[in-house]
Amino acid sequence: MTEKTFSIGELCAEFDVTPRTLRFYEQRELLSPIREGQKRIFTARDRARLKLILRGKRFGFSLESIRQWLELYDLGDSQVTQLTTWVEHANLQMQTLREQRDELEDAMNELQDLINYVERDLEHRGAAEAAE
Amino acid sequence: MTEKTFSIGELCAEFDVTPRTLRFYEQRELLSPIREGQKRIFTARDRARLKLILRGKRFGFSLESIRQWLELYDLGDSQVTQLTTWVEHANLQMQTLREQRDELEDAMNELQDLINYVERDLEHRGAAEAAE
DNA sequence: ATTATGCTTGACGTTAACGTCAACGTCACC
DNA sequence: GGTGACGTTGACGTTAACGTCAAGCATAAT
Repeated sequence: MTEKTFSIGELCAEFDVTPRTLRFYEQRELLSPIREGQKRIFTARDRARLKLILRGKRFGFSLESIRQWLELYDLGDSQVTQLTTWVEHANLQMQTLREQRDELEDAMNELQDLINYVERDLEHRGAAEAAE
Repeated sequence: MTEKTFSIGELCAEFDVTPRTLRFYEQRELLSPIREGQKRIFTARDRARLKLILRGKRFGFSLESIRQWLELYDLGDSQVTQLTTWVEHANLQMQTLREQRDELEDAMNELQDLINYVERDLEHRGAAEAAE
């Protein structure tokens, strides 16, 4: 099963980023494309990682912290000890995500309360207008 | 009811930011402290906005986009028309937050699946060890 | 053979969000 | 009346995350 690969241009088109960006991610060791001659060949793994990178960015994470939790996604044929510490790291990351989600929901609740308040106010004004 | 006010140092201490940061936020019109002589006096409103700013930053929003959705939080004695467009903007913001939360939950689910998989693997290995 | 297309490596520029430093004001306190 | 503590305004420095050339290679089409 020869895995599907991608040129830099293909990935750029698919994810709407520039070549400069992918080369930058490579330099920062977030991606590791193979070389064919001097051209970069991106594997399915690179593609999967790129997805994670871009999502991480949308969460407001730095490239460096993204790089670290990318490591979680390629555990090789590890020993039990390593897998155990892996689980610990993964749980820490889960906690980070959980906190951010909770904060988001707090923000959503506050804003929704405000919206509800204003909408009730609008209804009230509407009623007052209708009574004139 | 004389509202509580804060010096720049007080706010810095409370939220663990530097004076430079607060002056920068003022310049970008995220905060608008009063002047007493040449000193800045921050009001309760400034403090509340600072909270929102820092939370927005943790979500990965830019100062500029934070500035815009801060406007949602001080609706004065507006007309009905303005309140109506306010509600529209607020709902857009809600949608943005919702999307980010959903993406976060996707990420959490993926990672949790991975964790579960590894933990089952660990259990299995444990069982194999015990059988030796 | 040359034109176009896609890719490469430098190297320097840019933007956001501050940090850092210098020079100064001002008030309280010893 | 000096000496801190706290505040001020510039002005320049810094870091992350790219953007933007410039110059060149490789291959495919005209």
